[in-house]
This record gives sequence, structure tokens and C-alpha cells, in this order.
Amino acid sequence: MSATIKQVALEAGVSLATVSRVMNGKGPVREQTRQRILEVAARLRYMPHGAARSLITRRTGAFGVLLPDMYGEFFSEVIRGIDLTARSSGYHLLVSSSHGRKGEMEAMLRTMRGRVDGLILMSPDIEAHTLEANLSPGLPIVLLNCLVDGTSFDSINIDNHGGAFAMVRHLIGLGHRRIAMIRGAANNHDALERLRGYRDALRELGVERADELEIDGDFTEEAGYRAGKQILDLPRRPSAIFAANDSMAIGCLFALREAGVRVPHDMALAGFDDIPIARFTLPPLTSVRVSIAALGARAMERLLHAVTMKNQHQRRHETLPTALVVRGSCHEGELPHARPQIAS
Amino acid sequence: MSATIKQVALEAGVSLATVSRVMNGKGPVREQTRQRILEVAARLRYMPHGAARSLITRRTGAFGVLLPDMYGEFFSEVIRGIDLTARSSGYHLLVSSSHGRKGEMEAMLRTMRGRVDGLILMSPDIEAHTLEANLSPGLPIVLLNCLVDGTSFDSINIDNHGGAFAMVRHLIGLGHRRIAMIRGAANNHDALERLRGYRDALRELGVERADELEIDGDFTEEAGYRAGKQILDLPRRPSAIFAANDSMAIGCLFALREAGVRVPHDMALAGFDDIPIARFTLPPLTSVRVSIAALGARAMERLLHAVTMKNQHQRRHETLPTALVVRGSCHEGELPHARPQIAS
DNA sequence: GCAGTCTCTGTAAGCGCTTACATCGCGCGC
DNA sequence: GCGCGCGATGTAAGCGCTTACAGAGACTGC
Repeated sequence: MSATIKQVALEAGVSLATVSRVMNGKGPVREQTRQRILEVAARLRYMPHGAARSLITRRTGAFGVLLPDMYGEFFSEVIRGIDLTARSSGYHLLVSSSHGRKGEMEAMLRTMRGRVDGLILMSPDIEAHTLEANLSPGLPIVLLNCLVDGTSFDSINIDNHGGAFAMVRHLIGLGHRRIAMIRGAANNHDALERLRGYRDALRELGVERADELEIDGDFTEEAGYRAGKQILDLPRRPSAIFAANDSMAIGCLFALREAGVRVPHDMALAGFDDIPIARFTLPPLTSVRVSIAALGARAMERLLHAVTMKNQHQRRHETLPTALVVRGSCHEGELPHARPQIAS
Repeated sequence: MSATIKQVALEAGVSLATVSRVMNGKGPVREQTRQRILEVAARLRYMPHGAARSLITRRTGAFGVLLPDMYGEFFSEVIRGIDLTARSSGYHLLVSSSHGRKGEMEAMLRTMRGRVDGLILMSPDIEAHTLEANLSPGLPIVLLNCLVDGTSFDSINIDNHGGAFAMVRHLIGLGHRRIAMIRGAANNHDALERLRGYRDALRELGVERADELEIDGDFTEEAGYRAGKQILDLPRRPSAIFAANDSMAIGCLFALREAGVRVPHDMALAGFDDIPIARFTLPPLTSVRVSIAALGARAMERLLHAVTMKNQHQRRHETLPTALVVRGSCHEGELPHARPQIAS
């Protein structure tokens, strides 16, 4: 359908090689010839064939981004961070979501060969051997929020433990002694680390831990709502609730409101992630800020480094810091709404 | 790095053709041979090379998605809708954002040849001839929210006019007679259609239009904030403000709050898009719902149809309906927060 | 017993491109 | 006047794969 380099060469009365040289701007070509070829190329609406090029150049100019899902602000922000960095280096993104299905994840890993120059993978519950079995040998990869041991892979993680620890310390500082935690999805790395941070903070600050104060959740608003009801049914209610992410905190907030429990007056509430909506809830939600876009950007930077430096690249694990964001949901005396920062 | 089909053939003692047949499951192969090849392939960790395959099959198994930007809920939702539909048909997505730069947009269009089987393009201000000059001939494309005349291209649009019309009618029905409009970005198709809906509703319902009530904006929260201040400075204030999107409405809301103007008591406020945050503002924002994910999904469906049906595919323009979502920002007597639907 | 048929496998062309190498003038210095 | 270097261009191999076609056995039916 589209013209090939051969047709351009024919039409311009030169060989394929010369056309190729003009299109890629390499090798000496007489200016007059160059102009003629360019003119013919434009007339025939010639554009180089990506697959053919990458077959021989061994570069695709694209990176793969494999996510568990595509829904919600978290993934959207990750992609944005990745995209920004990739675009500034002239790369495209091949994104796919596995929707949690393991088989799909594996199939996607396999089909990446010859389609991308590297991979960013977010798959919180993948094991190293699954990865190794399905990853094209020699394809650079950076893991995002995965718990994979050893130094076989680059990886970037959020400081979930530190963030959760800081939040619980904050709550204890406000005088709370019975603090419930709504857990994240089981087997999820982030969830486990946040739980660990919660437990460690309690222990180190000498506050007693109780099994009944650790409620199951799965990161959805719905789960937060259910957890909220469950907490309200507890014989001895806690005075504060720490949800493993903001979505669950918001769900919980609705459960509390339905029951007429006032936040923060009757119950303090805190989340994790600091998603944009957190500023807008009533009261605004105290949370742990994670620069999600920075997470994606950092992963892309590492990947670019791996691709560019090839042999000199050293694999390593990185942890991105978090920051406590204190708003009205944990103590009184704040304006119901702070003027939001205009997003950059 | 990764094994090639040749190595597998050699190791298994068969020809390339047989390996290819096994990998693609076509053509008769003796079961014993098949097993041996499969075993060798697994051992060598062979996976087919995407570029090489698509070079000869003329299929890439991917669609290109070219967006103006990657930021915010709108694009994230569009991508999600597209992804869901694409994945269910076994396609990947090559996404890119042009950040509004025209040159980048054109370059991206060109590099798509041989990388994707079709294209979804959202570029609110692209002209037909730019498109034709840079699009690989024969590459199916669906335009999203673009204003391109004729039937050269498939296109999907939101019923911006109808949505705006319905909103203004609603405001007039509530008794408002001076209704300000915060316009969207100039030259933007959506923005112009929403403005047209606003004007048409005023005219058809016999409400006088005034130039000073049409305030410039560009779809950002910041612009909404500025517009809000500008409206408050008007010698004769309107009783209602209709922002061309929710982000501006939220910005405007802050301006009103800063000035001590109560919504909806002193001023009614409405937006457009019904982004998730709209439920959470105080008061919750009356808006026009656009199923953004559906928009993306529909575009993908059309594209799939174009690719599958090839010659029988008929190009056409489609318009997706909108729905008025009435919340507390336009009249009193509502709960400050409705229980949100749990996202599916 | 042999053409016809069917199943399995191999041979080779070629997808569209890049690039190492070869070729060919041409001007230059001596 | 001749070899040399250099700039401009062509030739051809080959990236990894699919597939049309051919070929080789093994049956079948008559």
C-alpha cells in the first residue's frame, strides 16, 4: 500500500542504498541527489517500514510497559511518568495490562521480543523463575513494585515500610493507642510492606498490637467500606484507622459517615498514596505521598541507562522516599479544604 | 541473544519450516516431531521475533494511540477503554503523546508505518491535509474528538453540543437568567461545540446572551480560578456559571470560596465531563457525564472493524450521547455527598 | 501394480530495510 | 602522466521469519 524504498529508488533513478542514506542522513550524498530523492519520497508519501528497520538495526525505538491493570489514577500516573521520560529520549511505549491473569502476563512477556528494546514490568506477585522463563534473554528490564530477590533484575520500589511507619508514629503522636489497619491485597508486596511498617511502628513505640485490629482488604473502595463496617462492629473500637491505600480510606469514610461517626472527632482516618481525590474528601484525607509519576520516571531512567550503557550498567534495587501529608482527617482545627496546588 | 528459529531447527534436526509450523500451529506435523520441537524451543528459551514476523505477515498485533497528552483522568480513561477492547481482541497498544507539538504529532504518524495495524488519533486541532500527508497510505485510522470534515476518516465525537444545551436548559429551568460560560481552549473542537450548545440553548429558550458573560479559559483548573475572579468582578454578576469542563469548574469553585460566595446559594455552578472528583467537591458538582472509557472503547471497536472487514468497512462519523448529572452545586437541598458508585 | 491421494517435511523466495564492501570517476601532487 | 585518496554511488548479503511449492513415503482403490 505504502511506497517502499525500492519504488523511491526506482523513481529517483538511484539505488536503494542511496535512498536509505538520505533517509537516515548518513554517508555522503551529493546535495542534488539528496534533494531529488527527498522530493520523490514526499511525492510517493514514502515512510520507512518500522518492522523492516528494526529487524536489521536491532532497535525498535519502543519500550514495553506491562501493568496489572489500567484503571485509576495510580497506573495513569505511572504511565505518565514513564511516557514523559521515554518521549524525551525519543522512545515510544507499548503498554499492556494483564488484568491480573498470570497466563496473559507470561504471553505478553514472550511477545515482547523484537517489539521493544526494554521492559518495565509491574506485577506485584510475579516470581523470579516465571520471569526468567518467559523473558527474552538479553532484554533489559526494570521491575516496579515487585518483590523479587537477588540482583538478577533492576527494581524500583516505594518506601512503603517507611511511609507506613511514619504515619503510625504520627497517629501515636496525636495520642492514639488503638489504631486499626485495613490491609491491602494479600501477597501484594506494597500491602505487606505497609503492614510491616504499621506493626514495627507499634512495636518500637511501645503500643500494643491486636489481631482484631488488622482488617483484610484488597485496595478497592468497596473493601474499605466493608472494613469500615467491620471496625465499627468491634467490641472495643479503635480511635484511629489507617487504610493501606486512599481508595480504601475513602470507602471506609463512607461507612463511618453512614454510621454517623464523625471524622476526625470520633475517629481519625488515614490513607496511603495521596491520590488527588484525597484533597477533596470531607474532611480532606491525611495520607502518605508517593510521587507516582516519579516512580515511573525513575524506572524509565534506569531502563534507558541499561539500554544505553549496556555492559557498564549495574543492576540494583532502588527505594523511593515517601512523605507524610497531614490533612483534616486525623485531627481537628483545619480548614475543610485547602487550596489545591495547581498540577504542574 | 535470544535463540532464533534456525537454532531450534538445527537442534531438533528439522527444517525451519517445520519449527515455524509448530510455533504457529498450522500445517500437519507428526506429534512426535511436534513434541521434540516444543521441548527444544523451551530449553533454548526460544520466542519468535516480533519484527521479523510482522515484516512477512504484514500484521503487528498492535494499534497506535496518539494523544495530545497523558495527564489527568480524561486520557487515562480513554486509554483504559481502548485497552480493554484491544486486549480482548489480542492486540497491544503503542501509545504516545505529542504534548501539543505539531511536529511531534507528524513524526509520530510517520513512524507508525510497520509498527501498528491501525491508529486512534486524538488531536483536536489537526487538519485533514496534515493528516493525509503524514499518514501511511492504507493504515486504518479512527479520529477521536477531532473536527475533520468529509468522510475520508472514521471519527467518534462526544455530543458536546447536546450536553451543553441540556445543562443550560437545566439552569434556565432552575430560574437562572444570567448564566456565564467559561470557555474551553480556543480552536478546540470540544470547546467550540460546548460553547455553541450554550448559545443555542440561550437563544432557543429566549434568554438573552451577553458577550461579557463568555469568559476565556483553556480547560485547566488555573484558568477556571482566574475566570471565577473575573466573573466576580463583573458589574452585574450572573447567578450561574457553566464551565466548559470540570477542572475549570473546580478552579472556579475555589475562586468563589475565597471570595466568600456560597455555592449554590449565591451562585450556581456546573461543569462538563463528570470526572470522578466531581462527586467529591463541596458541594458536589453538577456536570455532564461523558462515558470517556466508552468513547475509547467505541473507537477501538470501529478500528477493529476496519481492520477485520477491510474492504467492507464503511467510514462514518459517530456521536456519543451525554447525560446530565445533577448534584448539589446548582440548587440546595441535597446531601453534601452522595455515596459514590463503586467503580466496576 | 500403479495412478491418485494424503500426510509429513524440506527448499527457497522474499518481506523492506541497512550496511560492509566494491566500484568508479575525478582532482591532486609530484 | 600516473598513482592516490576521496567523495559519490551501486551491489549484495542478510536480519528472522512465513509460506508456496515440491518432494517423499505410505496408503487406498481398482
